[in-house]
Amino acid sequence: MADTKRIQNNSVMDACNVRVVHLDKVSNAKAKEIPGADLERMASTYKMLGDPTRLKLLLALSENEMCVCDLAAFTGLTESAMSHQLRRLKDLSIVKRRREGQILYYSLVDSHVSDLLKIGLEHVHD
Amino acid sequence: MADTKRIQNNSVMDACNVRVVHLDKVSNAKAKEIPGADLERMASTYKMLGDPTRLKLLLALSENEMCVCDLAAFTGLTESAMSHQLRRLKDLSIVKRRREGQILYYSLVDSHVSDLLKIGLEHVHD
DNA sequence: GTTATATTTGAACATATGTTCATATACTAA
DNA sequence: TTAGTATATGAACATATGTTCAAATATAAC
Repeated sequence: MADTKRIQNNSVMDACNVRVVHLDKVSNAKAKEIPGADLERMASTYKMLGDPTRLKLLLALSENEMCVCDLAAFTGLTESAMSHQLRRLKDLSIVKRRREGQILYYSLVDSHVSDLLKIGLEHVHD
Repeated sequence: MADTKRIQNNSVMDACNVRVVHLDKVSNAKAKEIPGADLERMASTYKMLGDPTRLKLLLALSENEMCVCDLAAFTGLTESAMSHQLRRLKDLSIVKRRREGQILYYSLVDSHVSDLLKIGLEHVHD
């Protein structure tokens, strides 16, 4: 605990002027801290579920694979806007696609997102 | 299926110019559709997990209740910024607080968010 | 009362986000 | 090849978001 200065009661002020009341709790949190890259990855997945329109399309995909124009019709988005969203989801490996002629069918890559959706649905009416 | 016009193969163009390739899939999705308000509520919860800093603070709270200034120290946010975030989380009933003297201790309201975090952590290294 | 600590609040600001529009590409059928 | 359908892409735009800063409030100690 070098470079710390007690200021009152339990409060401590460290070398870079960060106020800390419970050094034990902060240290404990730091010890269990997740690597920054993992944190970013996790956050970006949650973020994809954090938009009502995208949530709606993902809920639909958790039931059935669907093509761009059906997803657009279902959500009320333009096909262009839907395509943009699907690209982001594909870039994050949340969604995959298969081609059948002119039509691209999108579906969820794995159970990750459906698991998250399931928990969300269980708690909607809390 | 009134007000629809076949244009080629299976494609259909309805009265308000929405292109639909698989009416069955769209209808099925519509049938299982979630009320708009529920969708918004679900999305706003996920959205709270969708920011790296907020995710970090929520992961910390899932281990231990913590006060504003400790959370600020842990995440690297200013105490003001942390307070703003905690207010949003409180407004969404994700977080609650108890006072002990001058200090406010924040903690998760229920298992909803910890369940979501657990699933997220299980899939980080996919 | 005054002073110090812990937290909150509102306005301002820069950046991120979701959508639109116009255009490009990919595939199919004639 | 030409025309039609399905999807993708990039730039532009308005709105949302997260942070900062200055100032306010709440509790405690003196």
